[in-house]
Amino acid sequence: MYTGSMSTPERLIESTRELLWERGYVGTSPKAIQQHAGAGQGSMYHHFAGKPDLALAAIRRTAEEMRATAEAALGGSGSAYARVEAYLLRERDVLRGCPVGRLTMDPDVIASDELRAPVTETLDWLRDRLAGILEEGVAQGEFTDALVPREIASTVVATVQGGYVLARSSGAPAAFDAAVRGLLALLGACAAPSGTTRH
Amino acid sequence: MYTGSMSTPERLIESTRELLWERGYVGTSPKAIQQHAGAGQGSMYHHFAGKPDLALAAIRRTAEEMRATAEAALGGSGSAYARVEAYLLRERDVLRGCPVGRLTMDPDVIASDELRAPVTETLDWLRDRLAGILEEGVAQGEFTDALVPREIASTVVATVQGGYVLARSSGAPAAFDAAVRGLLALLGACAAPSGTTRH
DNA sequence: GTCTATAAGACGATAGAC
DNA sequence: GTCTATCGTCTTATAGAC
Repeated sequence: MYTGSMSTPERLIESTRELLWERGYVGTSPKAIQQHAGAGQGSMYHHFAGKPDLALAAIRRTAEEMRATAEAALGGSGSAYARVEAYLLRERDVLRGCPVGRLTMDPDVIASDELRAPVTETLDWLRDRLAGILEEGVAQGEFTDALVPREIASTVVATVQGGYVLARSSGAPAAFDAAVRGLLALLGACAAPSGTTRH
Repeated sequence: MYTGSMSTPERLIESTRELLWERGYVGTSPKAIQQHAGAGQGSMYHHFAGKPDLALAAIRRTAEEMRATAEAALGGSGSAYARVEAYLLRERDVLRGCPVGRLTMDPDVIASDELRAPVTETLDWLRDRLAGILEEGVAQGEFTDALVPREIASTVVATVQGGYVLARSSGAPAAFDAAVRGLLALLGACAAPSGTTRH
């Protein structure tokens, strides 16, 4: 599957990332990884201690990538609403689900402190990042101060994660979009009463 | 594990339900089911055609149960907001996740039209049920008619499903509660401007 | 670094005795 | 209806040659 110029460890990590995304940890075997990476067994066990070790490298990279992608949308210069909107409406491979969030449904990942850590850190970071932005929005009078930024941030992250569930259940990205539109409508209605800010 | 008065098929189905909830379809083996049910292999294959057949029976029952539980909260007699609130705040085994929603992350379930059908039907039913309630709320002036009931309903279901993800990621139910409180705050702020309805 | 060989056990199912 | 035996394959490695 990978025949390019990547090194063997690199191909193994990238293959693991894809298989973890598609089939989860329990559903991904070392053999499948090796075949996807075009590497032999000896090769894999030379570079990595085993399945958990390789998975950890893959999960860490996926988590890092997700933070970077989110930051690209959240770090803009518009209003708080605009930045949250940019995050919610950014392009997504909706039917594949969230490569980080889906790991929370993997019993072996949740059971391992090491494997779970990157997942926890990433979702915590995302919620905190959103909370900070929403707090700015409240401070600048963009939203009513009846809003608790940290709670709304949790709602935003949850809606995205749950949107993936709805999309995969129905087999169509539209279900994700509907949930996001609903959330944006609710957020829009929370503009401070005296708000002069235009979304 | 089950030594009570249940029949063998019954014990097999209940065991499958629990294991499916905990480990998903891919992570649940016939052997594990048999041991949990206290039944031999021959016994299992006598009553069910195989793993998919048994899983289908288990998933159907779980889906049915989830609809009944949701209806118990949604079918109340209060305002639309109160009924949605009752649904959101109902007791949940948060850290175990949603026994129906989690199946959407199972590649083998999604790949099978038969196994996926109960999942799709249940989440669709839930969204439609919520949409109907929200529509009543809008019609009675409880919510501003800027709300699109079907979209808000999607947001509600997504927040719950995503709330499970956040809770399992952090290892604590509090993350679920935060997302729900955020959503209720947003919904509360959407009371129609002329609204006399008290939540 | 990569390969093949080997291993002990799990997986999903079938066969046939009781 | 339930049991044990067996099957071919996959899983997650380890060993050792090249």
